[in-house]
Amino acid sequence: MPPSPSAQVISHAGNRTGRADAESVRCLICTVREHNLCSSIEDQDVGVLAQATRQLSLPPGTTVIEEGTAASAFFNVISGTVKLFKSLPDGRRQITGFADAGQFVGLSNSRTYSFGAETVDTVLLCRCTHAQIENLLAEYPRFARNLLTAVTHELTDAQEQMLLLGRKTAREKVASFLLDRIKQYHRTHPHDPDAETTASVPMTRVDIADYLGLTIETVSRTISALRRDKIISGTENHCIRILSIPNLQDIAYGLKSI
Amino acid sequence: MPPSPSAQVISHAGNRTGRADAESVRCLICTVREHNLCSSIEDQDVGVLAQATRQLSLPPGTTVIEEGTAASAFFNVISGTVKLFKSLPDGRRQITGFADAGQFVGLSNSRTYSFGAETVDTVLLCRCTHAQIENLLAEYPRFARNLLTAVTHELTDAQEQMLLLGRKTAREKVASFLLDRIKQYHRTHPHDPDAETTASVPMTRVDIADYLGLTIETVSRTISALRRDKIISGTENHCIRILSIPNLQDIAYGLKSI
DNA sequence: GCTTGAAATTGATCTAAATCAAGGTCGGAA
DNA sequence: TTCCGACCTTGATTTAGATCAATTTCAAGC
Repeated sequence: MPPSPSAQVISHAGNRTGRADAESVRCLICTVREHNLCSSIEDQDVGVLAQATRQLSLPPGTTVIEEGTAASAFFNVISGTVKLFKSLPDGRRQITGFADAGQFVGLSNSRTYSFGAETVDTVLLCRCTHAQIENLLAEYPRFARNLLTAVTHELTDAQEQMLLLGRKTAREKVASFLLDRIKQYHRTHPHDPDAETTASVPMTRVDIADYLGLTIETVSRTISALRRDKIISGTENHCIRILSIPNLQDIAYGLKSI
Repeated sequence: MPPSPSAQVISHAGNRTGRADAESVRCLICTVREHNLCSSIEDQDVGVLAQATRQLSLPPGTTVIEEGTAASAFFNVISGTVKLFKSLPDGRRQITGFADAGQFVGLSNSRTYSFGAETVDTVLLCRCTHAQIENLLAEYPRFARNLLTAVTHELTDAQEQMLLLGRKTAREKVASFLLDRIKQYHRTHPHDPDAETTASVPMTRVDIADYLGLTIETVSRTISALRRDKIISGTENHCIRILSIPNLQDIAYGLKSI
């Protein structure tokens, strides 16, 4: 028997007459609500969400979070891709992940963000303050439970990426990256008949290199080699077609040396 | 106003006469309770914890979790060190972290563990089934909140390790590792006057190499070089003395080329 | 259609770390 | 005490990927 949402939050949603209802629609028609944390909150309480969040549209290359600044907000990605990264004083950079539609960005333990975040393409975000997240956590046990599941999933992905960074060859790294991008395309375009063989790669070679722990030259050469080997084709429009997924999988897990 | 613990769980604790009290003492006198997730549960409810967990002592090199097997348990490390790792089909291995006293092991989203875990030295563990964790999560909002904080912290560490694996040189990797081990020693030996300059390294060179994405030869050579440069001394007893923490920090963050 | 600058590709060369190859050290068992 | 095996260290050589250095492609603006 979970506690019912506090009167405080509900009345807060009702305070601004008219506003709450108009805003609620935004959440009710949200294209990613079913696939992200917001699904923890029932339709009837969606006004709370709409009140707690603000939508913003950002052009490519916009800083969402500056590394080391005060941690105050949390973001849900509605559409587009955001890159998360950490840097060394001399400018070397490691991209720790890409957040696509339905994923979140900005959870932090310490008072400052230990990472940066920047848009890759045009991105629609839902912004929420940490204080509001704390309210949702306290009032909706399902929200807390789903956030825990989501963070645990991120941790699992991070462990897989550590295996990639520490132990895979350049060819294995690129193959693994393409498989991830196919999975992502499939998630965001479930009805596309080509979803099985399409990888969306909106990021530049610099970003891919910083994600895989390589240089842009090595990424470029490796993609060229995969094309030469007839495992992939066409890189136009930031879209790569996969000719043989089994081959790509074998390469990604070190089962094939060619 | 958090919900009070359910009668079900409390009565369960009281069911086995005598047992609950004797077991409760184990949790009340636990050396790490104040520093781990169990601190989420008040003294008066500690019987629930004692009933939910079983202690076990394991010799060095024991498998705690086998990669790919059914995920059913969760462990708190009471003393000693556990290594977590992922492997490739051909045997290449990446250690994704070391869990020392006060840390936990075994959270999983999927039905199987996506990683393995093995003791480094003699380890005392507290075992708890996932079902029991779910009970604690549902009944104690503070437990859920603290677990979220702990997993978020793990994620932050994982991101730092990705920066290390993808972008640091061998010398920077080893320096970063030693700094982490100093921090760990300080946490577990707060009253040792030498805690500031001592790093406990119970793991072998193979484990260090698999953690840093290097080979054992490179780890060995790099540690020798740091000793030659008078930045560290003495490797006897799996214990390394740091002669200059500022130098080590400069190396770890790429501020010093020597 | 042209200009321009950023992004990507390709080639030549270099180097940090891997690999190959001995020895050395140390703690426990006989 | 010495024997053994696991672990560690050090040296010589190789190599995957980095670095350096040109082109080439491509999309945006005129």
